[in-house]
Amino acid sequence: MPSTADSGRALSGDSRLPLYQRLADLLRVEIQDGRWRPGDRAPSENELADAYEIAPGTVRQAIAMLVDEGLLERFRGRGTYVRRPRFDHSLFRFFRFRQASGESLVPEGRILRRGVQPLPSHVARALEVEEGADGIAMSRLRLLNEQPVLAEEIWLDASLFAGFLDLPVEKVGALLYPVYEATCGHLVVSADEVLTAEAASPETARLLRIEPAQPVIVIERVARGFNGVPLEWRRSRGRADQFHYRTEIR
Amino acid sequence: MPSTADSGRALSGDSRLPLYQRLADLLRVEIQDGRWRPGDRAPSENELADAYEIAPGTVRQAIAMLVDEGLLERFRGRGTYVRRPRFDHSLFRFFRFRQASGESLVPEGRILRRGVQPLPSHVARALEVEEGADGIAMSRLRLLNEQPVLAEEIWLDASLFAGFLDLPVEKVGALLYPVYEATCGHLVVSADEVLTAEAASPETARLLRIEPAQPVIVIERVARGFNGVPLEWRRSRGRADQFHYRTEIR
DNA sequence: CATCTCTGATTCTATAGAGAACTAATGAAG
DNA sequence: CTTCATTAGTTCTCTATAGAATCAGAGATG
Repeated sequence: MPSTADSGRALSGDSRLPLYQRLADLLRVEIQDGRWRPGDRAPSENELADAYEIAPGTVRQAIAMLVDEGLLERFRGRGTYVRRPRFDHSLFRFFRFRQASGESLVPEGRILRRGVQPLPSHVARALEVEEGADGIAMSRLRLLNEQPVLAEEIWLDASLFAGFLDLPVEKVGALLYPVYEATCGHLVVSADEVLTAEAASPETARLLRIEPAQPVIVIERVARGFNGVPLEWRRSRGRADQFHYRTEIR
Repeated sequence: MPSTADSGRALSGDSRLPLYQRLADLLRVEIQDGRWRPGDRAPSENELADAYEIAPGTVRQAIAMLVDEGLLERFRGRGTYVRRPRFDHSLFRFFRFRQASGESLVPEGRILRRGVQPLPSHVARALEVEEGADGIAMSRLRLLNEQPVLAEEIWLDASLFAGFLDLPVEKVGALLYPVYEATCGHLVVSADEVLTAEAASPETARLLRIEPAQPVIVIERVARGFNGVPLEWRRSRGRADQFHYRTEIR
């Protein structure tokens, strides 16, 4: 749990910046460096106001910034908490598989292959490790009602995820990130994704049970932990005819 | 220009809601019904505070809501203005055509065909007019350095856009929405888009100068005016290998 | 055991006001 | 004509305070 801040500590940082900015910067570092962990309760507005000797309204403004950055969550009457990101909804915000609509199902995950190999150079770059370092490679199929919906290629830095190899693949459930946390203590807190499309390779077509050269959606993701450290590189491919992404402009 | 609000008018609406909510609702209606038009300057914070007899801080909170809804824009020292949406950047946030990177060019638009026909039923539904009504159909090619990058199919409600037919197609420039405003007074203020991918039809392949059955990205857009009235339906197709969409999660 | 009531903690709403920072326009000085 | 200083108007920052609304838990009541 985050400790109450020192009493009377002056806010550091560039004094040309407004107070609420400097406070937000300070709290953001607490979260991103993992001293305040997801689920933890933050000090109350009044505690922070007293600790840093600023008005409660100014504290509120700082916290508001972090709330709409998605780092904190406020509950009236209960307190302010460090937000725990939920990734099972992120990717599947995009993919709406044409099943009985409405329900947001999490597809089953089936690991087809897992082993240690040198990281391909583009993955090494994304994970910010030196070329040729060992990685854990996985091939994973995700299914909904026995129908394959996504074919995934996943790479981990072997030096960070040693414990993960001890877990038999049959024990791994539908979601990987909770497993990473349980076996290796690495918590995924953010991710970058890039979406493209391509024609299915024979291999991909076989896995997804479609004709080769049919269009597939490709999503490349780098999942990151505290401080933005890259933890996992992943490329997911799904049938384009089951994909649509809706957006609203201004 | 928006007139200064009546002096001393009490805020209507559900009195269980907070004041700043009710003020925001009221101002939002002004904008969405077109009484405050894009580019107009809104009354100053103090004017609003005086007019509705609430504290300036409360007015600020209401305006803040509308600002991050994208309806208003604040300029310190200058005032608060109704935001004018910029669509030339929206679609091309997605497509990063592999030209000399960096610059955000607006592709040239070339209208290949324009005529009056009954609206297809799915378009009529999207535009919220009765089946069988007349529409203006356009086929349009967008090019960058003489290379075709997007093939567009565009439909308008003929009863709303009569004046648009008088303008010769050669006079229409790279952007359509300013032309709509100039010829018919319809201002596009928001849009919904749905992104999918498919295999190129022979027709699309010919226009984009790619092989048939190569993957293409498809973006369907409904552009709307004040009050959410649908104005234009558009389907744009571009080569998938020149497309990527980047997003960040939490 | 279940239900209600109270209490303390917390966020939320709203007010009032002072000064800082910035902008655009005006007028003076060169 | 150009440049600089002034001024009025505007948003932004920050303080201080009071009460409302909500929540979790403790305790009383049935």
